[in-house]
This record gives sequence, structure tokens and C-alpha cells, in this order.
Amino acid sequence: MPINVTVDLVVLTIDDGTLCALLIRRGEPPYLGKWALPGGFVREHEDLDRAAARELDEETSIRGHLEQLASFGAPHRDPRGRVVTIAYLAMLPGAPPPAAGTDAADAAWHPVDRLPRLAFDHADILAAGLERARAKLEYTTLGTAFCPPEFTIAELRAVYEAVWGTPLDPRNFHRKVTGTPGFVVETPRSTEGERGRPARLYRQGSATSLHPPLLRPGAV
Amino acid sequence: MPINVTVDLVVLTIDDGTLCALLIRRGEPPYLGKWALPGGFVREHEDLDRAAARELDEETSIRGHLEQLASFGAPHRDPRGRVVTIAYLAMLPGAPPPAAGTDAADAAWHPVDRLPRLAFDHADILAAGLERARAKLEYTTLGTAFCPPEFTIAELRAVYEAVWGTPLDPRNFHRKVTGTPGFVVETPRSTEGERGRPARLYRQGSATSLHPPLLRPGAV
DNA sequence: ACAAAAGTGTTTTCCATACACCCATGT
DNA sequence: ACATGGGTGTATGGAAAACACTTTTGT
Repeated sequence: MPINVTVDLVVLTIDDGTLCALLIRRGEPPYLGKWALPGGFVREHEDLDRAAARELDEETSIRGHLEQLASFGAPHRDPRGRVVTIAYLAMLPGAPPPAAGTDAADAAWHPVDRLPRLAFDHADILAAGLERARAKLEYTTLGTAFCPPEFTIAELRAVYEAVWGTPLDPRNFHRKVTGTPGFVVETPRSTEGERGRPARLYRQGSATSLHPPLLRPGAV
Repeated sequence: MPINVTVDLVVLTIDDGTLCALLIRRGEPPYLGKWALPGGFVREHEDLDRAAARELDEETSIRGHLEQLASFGAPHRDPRGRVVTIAYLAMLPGAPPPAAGTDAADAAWHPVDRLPRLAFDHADILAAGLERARAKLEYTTLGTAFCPPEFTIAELRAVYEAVWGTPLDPRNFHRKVTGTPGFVVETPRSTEGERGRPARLYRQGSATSLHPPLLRPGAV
């Protein structure tokens, strides 16, 4: 029973302290003119990961973290017929002006707490991506995926605060991050031209998992 | 570009203190006679979760926890042609004698540290399932999914020790589990006829996530 | 000089570990 | 009586939370 297989992308970034998702406005039926996740069909000889990377490249030139999220295959999730989608989660640094893909009329970053109605079951997929991102920041060093190659500890903290929606103590956060071997690597450089004392710049380290985790306050 | 879609199952249980996976011996080519994960094609009007539950029912009558694991879709993972599989992870109490499915010549529980060579990319899928199970015991209450409806704290501890392959301190484990609201619910009953002092029996509670997590010793 | 932001030190509190000890049953 | 496993109490060490304080820049 052959089935159409697509990949859909939950693309997240931090724009001005706010967690944002990349959405495209559909240029074709169904859901013409509605907002949706970027994505497309998997090609015949293409690995799933490759298909997701290709779709991401079509939307933005920025490279970042990309991982498989989950699959969605309810029988009538697409009115055109049976479509199973493999959803991927991307975390990008900065928020470059998105380029509209071939089949998208428009593309834009939307703050995740003020989302429009989404086509298909994309609201469910996006919610799963958000929850995954929030959980992963706890026990991995993936927060650096939202940062440029060199960043300050305060920038990294702003990532965590944006994703979790919670203020964190700057002092304790600094100690936790710099005290975890392999989380970040110190560079000889510092910021300049900003208000206040210059901040040391760091690069992302080689560690990927955090033991013990960085607990977000207030999580049940 | 329609693609064949299957579900494959990583079915785990604890048998006599050992973590075991359910494998079937293939009754058809390709990989005729080789061990593989149970699974099958998704039907036309069937949700993915339903397809996984149906395949699990065909192998064993025991009900337990079932969750989506990940999707695998390398172009040549199946010599017959393009097949994308949605892998599921099941955790069952006890180890009932498995029934051979329709297309399986044989089915048996295998200790996860002494696995035979597996067909397709099923070794990768099984490894992903094991890692998911080990991680999930840390920050959820899913350990109870391996236990019968009523169980002792020592039985639950044996689950953790089998999955993690590490001995745990019985006293501290007991305090942690009974001290976490909603993890387990005390019943008025106790064991009898065993050696030593009778143990109180518990049922699984309503909590699903653990904050703070139950850290496995020695994890990097 | 002052404001603003970076980074350090110190105290308190909590929790995991380790282990001594008591409890209740079968043999 | 004794062995066996269930369950409780308690001391200790380490990390996280809370917060005062110093450092270094721009204006």
C-alpha cells in the first residue's frame, strides 16, 4: 500500500529575545493562503535526513542543528489523500530574513506564543517541536545551536530564557555553564562598544549531554 | 512519489532480571530465516499508532506501554525497494511465551546483551529503542510499565537494575519512589509466602514525569 | 561621577549517597 | 534462634538557589 511521504520542518530561532518559528504561506490548495510549516515530498532515492536538509536549504541559507522529531500519519490529515509526514526540528542562530520557497507565497518568522491558525495538523507538529526543544535544552548543550559562532554567556542565557519563558539568575547560570566541562570554550576575545563591562566571547564546546541537567524552574 | 510504509516494533520486557527484546524469525525473503523485529505494512485507512498496536496484538496478548520511537528511511534499507518504517517502542510486564505471527516462522525473547544478527537495519532500530528506554526511566515513571498491576518496590527496582545494568541502593530507591507524589500508590495488600519480611504491594500512580529525575549512576 | 552589565564569593538549603539499624516473616 | 529480605533513621558531601559585592566599560 504505497503512501505519499513528506518531511515537514519546525524551524526555531531567537529573534530579539523571542522564540520564533518559521512559517510559510501556502501558494497552492489545499489551505491556499494559510500559514503552514515548510516541507515537501521525499524524493525517490533520498534519505529522510537529506530530504529535511534540502527543504531547510530552500528556505534559508543559515545552517544549524537539525534532528528528526516525530512522524504523523493520521489517515485524513491531508484532504488530498494519504500522506505520512516525518517532522524535523531545526534550531538556527539569528533570524535572517527568510526566503520564500518555490511553492510558498510568503515566509516569515512568528513568535511562538502568537501563532496564526495553521494548515493540516501543523499546530500539533509545532507543539511537539516546541516541547522537544524545551526538554532538550535541559539535558543537552543544544542551547548553543541558537547562538552565532562566538557568543557571550549572557546571549546564551537569553536563549534559555526565551525558550523556557523564565528568567534565570545570571550569576548561577554563568557558573553552571562555565563549570561544565566541554559546554563552552573560552576565546581570547571580548565584546566591545556595548554598554557596561565587556563580556568574554565563547565558542560551543564538544560536550553534547549534560549530567546533571540544567533544570528549568517551575517544570512539573 | 508513493513509498511503502511499515511499522516496526522494539518490544521490551524483563525476564528473570534480564532485559529482553522480542524477535521473530523471518518466514519470507528477504532475510529468510534471519531474526528481525516484528512489524508490518501500514494499511490504507489506518493511523500509525493503530498499525503499531495491531502488530503488537498479533505477537502477544499482553498490553503495556507503546510509543513512537523514530522513523528510518535510508533509500536501500530494504532490498525489495523503497520502504520507510516508523519504529515503535513497547514495554510489557512479564514475559509471556510469544505467539508466532502470520508471516513469522518463530518468535522468541532475546536478552539484549546477547542479540543475534538482525535483518535490515533492525539492529540500529533496536539500539535506538534501548537508548530511549534507558533515558525514559530517568525522567518518567515508565518503569512501572514493566511491572504487573500490583508490584513491590523491590520488583520495580529490579526493572531499573535490568534496564540500566547497574545495582541500585534498595533503601535510597525505596525512599525516592515512595517519596515522589504520584509515582506509586500504596495498596492494603502485601506479599506472602516469600522469604523474609512481606513487602507492601503498590499500583502505578498518576504521575508521568519525574522532577527531579532518577539519575542512573555512571551515565556520562 | 554614574549607570550598566560582567563576573566572583558566600551562605543556605536541599538532595543524593552511604550505611547503621530495626521489622516481620519463613525455616 | 536464625537467616532473609523489607523498610526507616541519620550523617555527610556536593550542587543549586539566593544575594552581596567587585570589576570594567560607555556616557
